[in-house]
Amino acid sequence: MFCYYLIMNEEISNIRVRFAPSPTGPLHIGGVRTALYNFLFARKHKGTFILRIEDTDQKRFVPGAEKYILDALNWCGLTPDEGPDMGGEKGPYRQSERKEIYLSFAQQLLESEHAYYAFDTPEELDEMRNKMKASGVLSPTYNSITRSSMQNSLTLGMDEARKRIDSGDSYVIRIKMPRNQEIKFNDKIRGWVSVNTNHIDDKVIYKSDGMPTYHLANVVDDYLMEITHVIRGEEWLPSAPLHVFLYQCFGWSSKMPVFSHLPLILKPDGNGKLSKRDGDRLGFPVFPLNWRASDQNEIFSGYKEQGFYPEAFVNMLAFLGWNPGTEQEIFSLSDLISEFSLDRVGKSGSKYDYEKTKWFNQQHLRLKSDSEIFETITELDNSIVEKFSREYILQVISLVKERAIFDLDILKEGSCFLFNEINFDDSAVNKKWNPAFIPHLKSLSDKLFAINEFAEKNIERVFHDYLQQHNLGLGKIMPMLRIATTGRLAGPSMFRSLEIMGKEKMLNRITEAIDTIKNG
RNA sequence: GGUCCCUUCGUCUAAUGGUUAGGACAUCAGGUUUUCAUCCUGAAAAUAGGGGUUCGAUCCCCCUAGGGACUACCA
Repeated sequence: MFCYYLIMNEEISNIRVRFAPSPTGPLHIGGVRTALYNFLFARKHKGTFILRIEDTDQKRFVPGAEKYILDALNWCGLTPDEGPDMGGEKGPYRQSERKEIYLSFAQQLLESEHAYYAFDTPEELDEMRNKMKASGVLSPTYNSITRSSMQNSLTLGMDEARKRIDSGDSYVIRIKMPRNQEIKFNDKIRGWVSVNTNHIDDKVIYKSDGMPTYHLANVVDDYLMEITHVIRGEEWLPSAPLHVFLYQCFGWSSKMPVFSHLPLILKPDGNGKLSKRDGDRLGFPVFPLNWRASDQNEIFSGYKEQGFYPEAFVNMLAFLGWNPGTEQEIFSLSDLISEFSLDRVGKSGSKYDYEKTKWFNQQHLRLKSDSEIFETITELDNSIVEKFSREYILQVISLVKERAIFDLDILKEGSCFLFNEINFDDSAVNKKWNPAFIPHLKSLSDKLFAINEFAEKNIERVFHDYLQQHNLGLGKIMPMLRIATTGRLAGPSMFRSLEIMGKEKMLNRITEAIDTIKNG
């Protein structure tokens, strides 16, 4: 009985998903969302979340990109179960380290006549395409028609092809797409998708540099790594039929993963896929973490450095294309895990909304306790703990919390409490500082200073009594009191502010304000 | 151009044949507040168009329009 219970409890499903970025640059929010959905799906079903680095294109390799990917994933809390750094049974997890594997699979396709050698140079390919365009073909491709007039093992014969290979000619291996065949697959998000092979070209699956292309590597690795569900961006939808065909060629149809093609994240203005440059153009980050390209000084800003909480960032991302079907919008990562379902992922692209992202951060900030915020703001500025007690800082946090979207706002909004020097805001002074009322401000401050128990309620009472006695309007003296004690015209409750700051500081600041503003 | 995918308020979306088409962000108005912010209340705001199927279509089918992705020895 005990054993049975244990087994039930530790049972893990065999669901395996992978996030497969290529290290050609920093991961942008679309990529992070893909990783998130994979992660959520894996966790929800007690499956395995795998990171696989698709670095088959050596020309586009960017140093630091892989580390960035892992750092970004970790910051979001999306740590892979298997991957290049954490290992796993189905490794290695970098395609460049799996190089030898692919050739034998390409050869398998050659032997079954699903693929062939091709010797056409890039120049010859260009020429072919140009010629065809000139003769009215709108989208020339290397396909079942054109391959018969190109240099390949189909036209040359296998013996001749081998000779050329042996003599050192460079070659690629292309898939031999059959004529007029429907390829269908059932996408979890889109339903049945069907394409005729006449519209698919003879894609290169093995490059002349000895590396596979994405298509081959991806299918082979998904098979070898026993991936059960492929969750990726919609940009892969057009090549999915090729991948399905590859499974068929290998005889792996029964092991074919379930495909889910995610809708794209679109630019907030106009249309099109959100891209690298949109962020700085429109004033928001498109990357999770700051990224500096090694060859240039340009820095692309990241959500982390802008002060976003990873949980808010992840919450926002989850809602770009998915919703729980209830009216709840604020979710922690573990809430998302229990609620997530591919069935509730939409089909259409979503425009990114930075305002709503900030709102998510504000909501998550409010969920945090004052002492959690204490931890983060003292990380931001350690000097405050040297100057003030924890108790005092906690009071300031609770006072200004509702005014903040980011942790940094707490520091800004609370600056008059947390830093000894205050700056008098010029426009506030110009607007409301009336020297004629300085005598009143002075005697009011004496009255306030004389309060025994310097607490909000008492301060308020004394303040109002003073106004009444001298027949003064609130609008005359209150703004001056606020400017003198906080430097600004806007802020949280005046009386509570004074209580927290204490009567000594209040008096000093009023005196100082009267001096400096008069003289300034 | 071709292939494939998509189409509900400005934006993210709910409602899978019967709802006054719901919520959130943003916007606007009122209230609370010394102020700004918060908060509360309210307003404005959508089924792309046209045909079917049906007693009844946001929902199913077709066409049109619009948008997007892909169209490399890139992923």
